[in-house]
Amino acid sequence: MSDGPEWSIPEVALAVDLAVLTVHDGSLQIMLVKRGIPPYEGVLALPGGFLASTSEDLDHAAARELSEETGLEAKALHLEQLRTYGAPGRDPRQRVITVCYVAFSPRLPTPTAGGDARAAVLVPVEKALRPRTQIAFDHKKIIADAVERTRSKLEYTTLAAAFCAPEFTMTDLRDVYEIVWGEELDPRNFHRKIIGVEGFLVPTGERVSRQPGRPAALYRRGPATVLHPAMLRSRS
Amino acid sequence: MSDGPEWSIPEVALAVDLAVLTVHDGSLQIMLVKRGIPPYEGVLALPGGFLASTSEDLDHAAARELSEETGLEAKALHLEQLRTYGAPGRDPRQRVITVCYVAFSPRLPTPTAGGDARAAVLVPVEKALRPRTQIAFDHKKIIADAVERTRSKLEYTTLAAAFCAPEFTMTDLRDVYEIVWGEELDPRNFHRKIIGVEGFLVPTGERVSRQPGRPAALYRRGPATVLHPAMLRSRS
DNA sequence: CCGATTCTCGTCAATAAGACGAATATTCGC
DNA sequence: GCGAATATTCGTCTTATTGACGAGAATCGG
Repeated sequence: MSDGPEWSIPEVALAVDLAVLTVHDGSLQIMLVKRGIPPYEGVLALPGGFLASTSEDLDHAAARELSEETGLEAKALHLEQLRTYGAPGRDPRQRVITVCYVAFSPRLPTPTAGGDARAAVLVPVEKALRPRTQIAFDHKKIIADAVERTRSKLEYTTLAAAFCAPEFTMTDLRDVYEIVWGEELDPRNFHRKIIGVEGFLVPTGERVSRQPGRPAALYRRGPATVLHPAMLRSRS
Repeated sequence: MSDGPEWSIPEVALAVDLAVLTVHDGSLQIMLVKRGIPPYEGVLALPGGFLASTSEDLDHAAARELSEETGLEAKALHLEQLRTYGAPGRDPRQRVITVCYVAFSPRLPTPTAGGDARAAVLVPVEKALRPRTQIAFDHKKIIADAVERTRSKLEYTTLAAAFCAPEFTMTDLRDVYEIVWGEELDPRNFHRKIIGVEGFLVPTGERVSRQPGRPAALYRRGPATVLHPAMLRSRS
């Protein structure tokens, strides 16, 4: 941090945007809101907003926007910073720098809660990223970055469990991998691999049978956060 | 990005800071500058500074500060965003949000170039991170994050070559891994592994002998950017 | 020329991944 | 109920990758 004379420091508007991802209906989906005012009125955008005051903490602003715009609670969700986007002209009104966060959620409850949440919708990322789909500002690029971060984190962390309900089966977990990666995994090898990672899953001792077929054991998230060794996507 | 009324948007000062890392004298070192004015006058800090104008691009500001404060050229160096730090109170003067970048450099030429570069020094990160060492603002935390990012990127990218001169030997490359990870690697297994990664190294056909012992083949960086499969640190 | 040094190639065992057979335990259709 | 279908879980075999290390090749210093 250098020593520019303070009277000349340019100030900019600072926003936080949220990429809230969930696995639903067989696809990775992202929460978007339909904008109510120009610019991009009526166009889908990431939920987010400006700092509430000059003294608001970034993480706090992200948690606040999450709750205001989607009705979700940040405590339950694990927000992490993605990166900061600040190209001049990305907002036609004025210079806006936006610090983006990603969050990973199990089945999102239908967003009914207060604030702007009325306009929140879940959109499959595959659809959001299509060239024909209109997304406000540079948010399509942000979505792409968030998705790539997610795919990559599945490889070397236990993030996948964050997409599952508190208790889940091995197949629930495998579904997350298959859907996020868009790649089929052998159920038997997957089972062996995951069981072998100490601290990833804690068996509850119970079983459920939700489909025809042998009932599956239920697990909870364990304390592990990294996968060792990593579970790599097939290189192609 | 939401739709707050524009007359109420708080504006903040935006800075970019740089974590320029290099491998030198058997340790991972970071470029720091001694601050010339309060706060933290005389204390070591990351090079960086405020946006030059409301319309300056973030990446441009990082490249400009790099050249101004250290005399290095951004073109040659590969700057990448680390993350953004914005806790209220991190700068005692006013609210400052800083977007941090990391850069990786082969042997840094002694910083003699213009601007504030006179005060630039290389400090081993091990020393910079010691509890007793005074570092301005929250820059010690930023340094720690930059180091961890670097260690981690060695695992699954070809980043290590960025710390080497344009032509380097297998041992030069192994030294980078050993120094950054603080861990010894078997030269024979390392050689086999690296040679097996297609596109990592391109042999020049030449050899050098800089020590007693069999002369080593010289390589240049190849087109590969990811390591497949990854080279994992020993879990411990 | 000789020993020390370092780079490179090669071997062998241990570990992990990929492909798949098969037993188990349920639901579904009849 | 009863067999067919389906999903979970355990186990086996083959192949690739890692870790540990032996040994030859090619230099330097004396």
